[in-house]
Amino acid sequence: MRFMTSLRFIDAVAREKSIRKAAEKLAITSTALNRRILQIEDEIGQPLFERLASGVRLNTAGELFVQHIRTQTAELARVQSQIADLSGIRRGHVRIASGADTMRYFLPETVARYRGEHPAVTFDLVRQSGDSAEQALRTLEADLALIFEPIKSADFQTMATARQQLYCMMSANHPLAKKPMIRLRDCVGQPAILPRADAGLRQLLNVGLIRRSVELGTVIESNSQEFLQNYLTHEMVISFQIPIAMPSDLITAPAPNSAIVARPVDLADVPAGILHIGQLKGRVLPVAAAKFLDSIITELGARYGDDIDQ
Amino acid sequence: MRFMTSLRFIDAVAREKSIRKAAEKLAITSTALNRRILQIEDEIGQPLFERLASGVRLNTAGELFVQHIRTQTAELARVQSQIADLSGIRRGHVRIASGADTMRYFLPETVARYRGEHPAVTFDLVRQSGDSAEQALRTLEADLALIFEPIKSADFQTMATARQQLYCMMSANHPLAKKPMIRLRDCVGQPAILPRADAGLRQLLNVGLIRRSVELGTVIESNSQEFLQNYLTHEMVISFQIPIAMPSDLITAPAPNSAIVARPVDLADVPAGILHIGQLKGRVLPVAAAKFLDSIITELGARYGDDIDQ
DNA sequence: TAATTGTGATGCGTTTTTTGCATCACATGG
DNA sequence: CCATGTGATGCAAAAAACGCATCACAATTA
Repeated sequence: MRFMTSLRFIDAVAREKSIRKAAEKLAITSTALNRRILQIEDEIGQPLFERLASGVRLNTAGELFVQHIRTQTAELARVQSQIADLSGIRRGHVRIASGADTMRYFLPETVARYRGEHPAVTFDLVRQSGDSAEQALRTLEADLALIFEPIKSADFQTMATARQQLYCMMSANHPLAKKPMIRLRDCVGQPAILPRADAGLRQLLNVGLIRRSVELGTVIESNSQEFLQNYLTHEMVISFQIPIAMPSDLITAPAPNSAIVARPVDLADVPAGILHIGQLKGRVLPVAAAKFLDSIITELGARYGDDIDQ
Repeated sequence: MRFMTSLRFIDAVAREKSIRKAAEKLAITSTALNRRILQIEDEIGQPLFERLASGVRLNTAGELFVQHIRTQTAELARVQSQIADLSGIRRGHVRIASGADTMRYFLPETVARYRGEHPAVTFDLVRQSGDSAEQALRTLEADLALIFEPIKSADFQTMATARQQLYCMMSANHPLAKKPMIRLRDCVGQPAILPRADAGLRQLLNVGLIRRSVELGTVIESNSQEFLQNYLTHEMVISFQIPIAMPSDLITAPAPNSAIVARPVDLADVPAGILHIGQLKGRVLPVAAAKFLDSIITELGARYGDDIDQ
């Protein structure tokens, strides 16, 4: 969209806080970019940026204007998506911000199914913490966010939730693997590998540990889900996970000789956590994103049935 | 705003339903305008206009896009107004659609007072019927509308109302002028001059006339308020009016030798009509317009006190 | 304190885009 | 069947945007 160029440029400068850096990202010279900004400021009648020695920073007017740019950009995308939908084949682009939990199996499967029906829809999947996922909704960099506990912003509009019971993961020959249900007191002093403190799962677990006065022998912290899961086969340690981050059949139909097993943690010790699927409050999503949200809800319903709320 | 040019052009073509006509209004050649439209259509990926022998017409995609353009334009105006407000002096432009009733005394006085405080705010005052005033809100050609009965559109958001009792107007030496309060039966067969059927006042009066089975001797219909009022001094006829369309002191402090007098019509015969002040539902008004709305409400409160609702 | 580095602004020639004229192709109404 | 109006298009001129080189200024570094 040609007419959005200047606005896009201003947004980029606001994000980079530097004309030269933004120019590089936009693949133009800083001169050209600088001129566009001066021109817009001239048309507005007052500056949008403060000029510092280290770059630029939005002033109050700039904050207002950039907010306007972002909502208009999102609105334009929505209208384009709506127009494209008129021609029968759905087109569009869906941008999702999510924690790692859903990136392993759930989103790949759900996105693949959706793209099977609508190949002209493209996706951006950005893995980030809950806080920054909420932030991405707010700056309109993302259409949808999937966040596992907790929701902090009042701007987050929950469109669906799924209760997720905590599971204890371990090697199949770990002593605890014999129990069908894990109590936290079983885990006292057990060597454990855990996600880092910013993960919702960790916070959920901490509440239970404190309540039951249980301390784990935390040997490793990592924000890599792959590491946490694959390490279980190398050392006799326990880890924790929620169902949506496990292979679909690990709980329902575990392979008889699976190297790793999952055992539910008693809900009396750790209550089920909530996976929130939502968007920016008050926003009207593009067709493609709105329909993909439907797909997510359908998929969650098929998997977790009664544990879903809309 | 340079970056709005193409969008403004498309809006103009949509309104004129002709590229050449729109080009003339925009003071460019039809070729240049045609090219801009082709370019936007190319970027959108599909046409926005149907080409007819007699000009162009929006197709479905075009309707969607033009709606977007209009809301975007209004939003931009709002943001600009907000930014201008930062610098202390209020700037902006307020566009009002209203019937003739308020154009006589109320709006001139209210606008003048507001401009006395904020000289940098400019105004558009378009006199039009209630229906087209609502339409003007919908196409975002107007920020505020003042409509005296009835409101038809669900998109109209009433921000304030003022009850307006019907008054009978006549020459000071008219027989009915002796009565302090007029009953409709007093008017049977009286020669009367009335506003045309599309005016809210006329509809209000008609209801009372039918209810009381009274027929007036309607000698003149006109949509010119000036005519209706000035004619009273030339022939012994009655007319009807609401307070807001009269000089401020005609009721409260009539000049002893005034040529024209106003007498209230009994509320049992004709209930008070409602003057609605409102905007397009869901819209966020520019600062200047929002504050002027406050002025209107304040002014109505000062004049009609308890008859105001917000 | 002086040199260096990084920032946004600006003059000027070049490139790209936009515009206007002339004209075409087509549909409609007399 | 012609006259009139419509939007589309080739081409040259005008306007706008761009990139290079450079300036002025501030912060950091030696």
